[in-house]
Amino acid sequence: MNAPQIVKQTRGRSQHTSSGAPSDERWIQILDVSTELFRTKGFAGTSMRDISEAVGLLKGSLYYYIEAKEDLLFNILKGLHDDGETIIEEVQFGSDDPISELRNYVTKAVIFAGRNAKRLAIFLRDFQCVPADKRSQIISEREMYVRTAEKLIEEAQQAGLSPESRDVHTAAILLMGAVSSTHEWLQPEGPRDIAQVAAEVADQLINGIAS
Amino acid sequence: MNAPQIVKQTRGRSQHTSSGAPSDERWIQILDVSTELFRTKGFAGTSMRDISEAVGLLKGSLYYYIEAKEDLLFNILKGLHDDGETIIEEVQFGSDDPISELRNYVTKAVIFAGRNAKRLAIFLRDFQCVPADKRSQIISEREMYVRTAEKLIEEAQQAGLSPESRDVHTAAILLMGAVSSTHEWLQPEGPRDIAQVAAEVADQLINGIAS
DNA sequence: CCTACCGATCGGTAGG
DNA sequence: CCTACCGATCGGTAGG
Repeated sequence: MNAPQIVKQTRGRSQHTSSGAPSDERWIQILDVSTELFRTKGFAGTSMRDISEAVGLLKGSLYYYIEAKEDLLFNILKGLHDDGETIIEEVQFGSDDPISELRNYVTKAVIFAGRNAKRLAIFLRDFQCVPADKRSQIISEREMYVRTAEKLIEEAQQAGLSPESRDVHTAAILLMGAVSSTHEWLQPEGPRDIAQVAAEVADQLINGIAS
Repeated sequence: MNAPQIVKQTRGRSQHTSSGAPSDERWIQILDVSTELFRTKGFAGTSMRDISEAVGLLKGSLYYYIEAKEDLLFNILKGLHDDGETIIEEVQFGSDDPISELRNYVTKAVIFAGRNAKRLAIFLRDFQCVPADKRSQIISEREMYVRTAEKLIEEAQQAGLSPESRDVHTAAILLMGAVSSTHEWLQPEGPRDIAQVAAEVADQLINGIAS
């Protein structure tokens, strides 16, 4: 599978028996199957029947777990958002070596993109399918990531480690666009160690800024 | 609108009157409207009724121009492919300055991405919705672009202009991923000259490789 | 290009 | 979680 799916979301269902809610497994399975299908066929291109059959239920039974199809998408993307937030939180601003800080940040982001390739693809493709009133709970991650990069690039410029001629916003959005595009070809289970590939990627991208 | 739509595609309709086929305009309008809707709502999320109403026809009337919904997608993406092919054809291999050649290539590709942002977004999102037997006519562009970058990077390495430690394929796919991601924020009609922004983008990306 | 229509499938619900 | 069902909409067609 692809990426951890921590639960604890509202699903309008009450835990019934003792000793570990039994159908949490079902819920996780539903999310995993939905993730796989949304990635390959897109949100609009995936029917509730597609999902239910892959899970082994009847279509209507899915509504025991959700209220609407969009709930599946929301839960998948909320999980991605929550798992990714750590990366930004770990960034140290005001370091004396902002370039190293930026390199660490990019490296982590690339590894994250590789490990969460499916959910990231769904985010990039179908975020707009999340009902408008729920979108703010998945605050458009891209902007946060870009803003973080902007701050570090600014610090690098002020430290004389990056040419001030370069437009910070352009540099940052290009950088993060490159980072998120890696999900399309990174293979976390592939022959090459993902941490090593990520370091290589970060190196190339940071070189472009630091020179 | 966004990008030129040269026609001359099969559409199962015969020119009737003299002096310039009158409903070629309609056909172009249909493609333009489809491009706009496919970009914002996705191929699967756009209905034939959405398109027909935006054009000002009834749904069934669209089938005077096409045989299936997929024909619209195919024509849009075939047009993108044809328009983009020039960029690769203009690349000079075996130059004595492969880095400059790579910079020119990347600059052109970025400008193209900006000018064809809508169609590129559709390509990246819904290429897989093109019927399998027609996909080869839009030979997965990405691969051609990546291969072209690979060749130029190899030449740069052999000329001692890029460290040989760097994996060529990784460098090339990262580079082209960054290039194609620019369609999301480039504004060809915006305040800044797109050629200038493209040069800036190319500079940053090439710096990462040449260093 | 419209009229009038097709079967299939869509997301979703009531009631158990 | 199943049974049985809903109205709405889907892509597409015949015939003019």
